[in-house]
Amino acid sequence: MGKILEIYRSSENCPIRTVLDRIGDKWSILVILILGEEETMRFNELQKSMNDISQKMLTVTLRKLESDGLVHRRIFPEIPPRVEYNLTERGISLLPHIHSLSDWATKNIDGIRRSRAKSGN
Amino acid sequence: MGKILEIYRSSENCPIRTVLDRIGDKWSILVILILGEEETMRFNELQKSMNDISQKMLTVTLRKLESDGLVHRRIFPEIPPRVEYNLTERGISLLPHIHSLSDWATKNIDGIRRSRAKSGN
DNA sequence: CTGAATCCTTTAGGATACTG
DNA sequence: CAGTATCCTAAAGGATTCAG
Repeated sequence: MGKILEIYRSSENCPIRTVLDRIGDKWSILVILILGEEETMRFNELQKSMNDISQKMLTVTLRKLESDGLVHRRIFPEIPPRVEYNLTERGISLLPHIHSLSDWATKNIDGIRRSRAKSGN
Repeated sequence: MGKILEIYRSSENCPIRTVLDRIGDKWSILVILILGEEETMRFNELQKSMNDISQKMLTVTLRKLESDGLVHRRIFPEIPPRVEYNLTERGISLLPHIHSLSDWATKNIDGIRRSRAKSGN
């Protein structure tokens, strides 16, 4: 077995597992993609731009992305409050990889759906 | 808002969400990476090559990957039974995208860990 | 050896109400 | 407007037992 797999096997040391544990949730990728297109968005704009995310989950998702240093949160001391979100450099550097995955998904989604249907899924 | 985002917003039509709903679980990526290195493996070999996966979850994971047409399952009619798994062409075509994501994770894991620590995570 | 079936715990996520 | 706090449900995943 290669050295690479020695790393993958340990959930605590494995970079991709450490990262995907966060990004593999229901909303993170979507938030990153949206911020990648729109540059800067307010909390409310983000929520409206996603069909069905709850306010709680948007908050949780943004906090996690922020703590990973992928998203930056800027608070304007105004009333009513105003908070703007944008990708950090690290977040931007992740973007092309998500896009390439997204392209693969778009290309293969029909085949995948056919496979699932055939198997009763 | 761009057309791309119109697609992302709908969880049912969005390819990347449809795909990541499956692949974003705890074990799928790891199985794909391992099969990408080892070509063909038996059920037991796969389980041993992962530190802590339960037998049930390995079965579930492999069934989902199979139903997505990413993994092929070959049964040898022997006693005791023998089942070999390998990536399909579709699975192989996904591999480089996961690797590029994995490379990004490896490069950024230290910074991410520092960010998390700083934020109390 | 490769599972399937069952039960149980943990976690993710949603709904609602409230606040500066 | 941008959250927090609380409660609740659903889904993921683990442990155990059994079977061909």
